[in-house]
Amino acid sequence: MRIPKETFSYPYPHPAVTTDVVVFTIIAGRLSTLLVRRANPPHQGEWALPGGFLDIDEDLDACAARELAEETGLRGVYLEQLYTFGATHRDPRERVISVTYYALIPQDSLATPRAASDAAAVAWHAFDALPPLAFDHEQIITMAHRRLVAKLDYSTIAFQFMPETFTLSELQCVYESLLNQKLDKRNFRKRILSLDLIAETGRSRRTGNHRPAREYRAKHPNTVEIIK
Amino acid sequence: MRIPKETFSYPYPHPAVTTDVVVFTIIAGRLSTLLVRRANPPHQGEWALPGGFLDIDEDLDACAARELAEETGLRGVYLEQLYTFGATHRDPRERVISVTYYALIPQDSLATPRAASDAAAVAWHAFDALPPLAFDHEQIITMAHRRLVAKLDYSTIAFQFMPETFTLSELQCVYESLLNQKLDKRNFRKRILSLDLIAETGRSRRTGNHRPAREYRAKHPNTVEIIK
DNA sequence: CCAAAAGTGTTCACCGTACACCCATGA
DNA sequence: TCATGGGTGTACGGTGAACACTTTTGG
Repeated sequence: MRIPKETFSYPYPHPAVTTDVVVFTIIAGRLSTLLVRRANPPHQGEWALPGGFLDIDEDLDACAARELAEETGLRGVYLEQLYTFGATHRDPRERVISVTYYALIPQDSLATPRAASDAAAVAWHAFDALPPLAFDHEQIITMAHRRLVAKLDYSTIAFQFMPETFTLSELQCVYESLLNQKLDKRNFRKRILSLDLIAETGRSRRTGNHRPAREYRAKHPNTVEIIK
Repeated sequence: MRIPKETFSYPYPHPAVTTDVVVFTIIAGRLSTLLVRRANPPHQGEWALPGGFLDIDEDLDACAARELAEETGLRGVYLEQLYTFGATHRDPRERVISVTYYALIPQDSLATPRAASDAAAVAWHAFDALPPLAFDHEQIITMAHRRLVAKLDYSTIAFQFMPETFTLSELQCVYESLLNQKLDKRNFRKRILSLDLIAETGRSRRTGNHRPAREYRAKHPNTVEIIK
C-alpha cells in the first residue's frame, strides 16, 4: 500500500536551508570540537558538523539551539551566528544554504553527546587533530576558530568556557589553549582582575600537593562584554 | 490562452532566500545609504534595501553583487556578508531568509542609481535622516553601521570610500563622518602615514583660494587589511 | 623537608593624545 | 594683503611586556 506523499510547490525553485553548529569546548586543556559521523549518503561514514534542516516555522537561532540540544543535551549555552555558506554545489543532493553558528560550552561539563537519529556516532575531537570532514565543513570550522580567537582580545568570550566557579590558573589555561601560546602569570592576573568582572567566592580549591587556589565566579555569567 | 505555469515541488517546505544589500557611500561629507521605493505589495510605496531572490544556481556573493550592479551600475566594489535574518514572519508572503551584505562605494563616484523593474524609485538618503523602512530593514542597516564603525579602528576599510586619488583632508573627513566626531589633524596624519599604505602621486589638488593639497593613492586599493 | 602550583611588584618602552603656528594659493 | 584650508613637532601619561622569588599545601 502506497502512502501518497505530501509535496510543497512553488512557482520558482527554492533552496533548502540548514543550520550547522561548531561546538567548542576545552577538554583536558585542549580546544575540542563536536563532530558527528554521517549515517547516510552523501559523505556516508565521514565526520561532519552537527546540524540539520530548518523547520518552516522555526527561527534560525532556535534551529541552531535545537540541533545543539539534540546532540549534547545542553541548553542555554553561548550561541552566535557565524556566517552563511551557499556555494552552488556544496551539497550534491540539492541547493543548500547553510546558516552556521558556533557554540561555547564550559570545560569538562558533563556534556554527554548522544547520537541522534541521522548520526552513526558523536564524538569530541581535538581541534589540532581533526579528521577529514564532509561538505565544506572544514572551511566552516576554520572560520569559527578565527572568529573565536579574534574575540578573545576585545571581549570576555573566554568566560563562556568556564564552569560556575573556577580558578585564575584554569582561566589562564583556557586563554593559552585558544591562543596556542604561554602567557605570563602576573600580567594575566593583573589584566583579568582589572576588568572587574570576576569575584572571589571566598572558598579555595585543593587539587594536589600544593597551595590551594582561590575560587572565583563571573559577576555576569550570561553576558559577553566588549572591552574598550 | 493560458500558459501552463511551471512549478517546483519538494517533499517538505522550503523557505525563499534573498540577499539584501546596505550600500554606503559619502555624499557631501555625509554618510548615505541607497534605498529603493517598493513598487509592489507588501509595504508598497515604502523605502527598502535593494535586494532580491537568489537564483537557484547563483552563489550568494554573486547574487548580492548582481543586485548592487542592477541598482547602481557599479561593479568591483567592496562587498562583505553581514548577517542572516530569518525571523519567521519578517515577510508576510512566505518564509523568507535574507542573507544581508554591505557595500562601500567611493565618495562622490558617479553612481547613478536607476530604478530596477520592481522599484518605483531609487535614491540616496543621509544615514542620520532615514525614512521609515519596510520589513526589518532598519535593523539590518543599524547592524551594518555598527559593523562599519567597529571595523574603522582595526582595519583599513575606510579606504574603500576613497576614489583612486585623494587628499589626507578628504580621508580625514570620511573618518569624521563615520565616527561622528572631529579628529586632530596632526595625529590623524601621523597615524595614517605610519601604516605605510598610501603613497604620494606627486601631484597636488588646487580646490580654492588656499594652498593646494598633496594627492595620494592607496598602495593596495583592492584589499582591506587588518591592523595590529 | 621536598615537590608542586599559587600568589605577588616594579621597571621600561612604546603609543595615543593634547596642543599652536607657519605655508601656499587665489581673489 | 587677506582669507582659507594645507602642512608640521613635541611633551606627557597610560598601558602592555618583561622579569624572579616567596607562600602554602600534601606526601
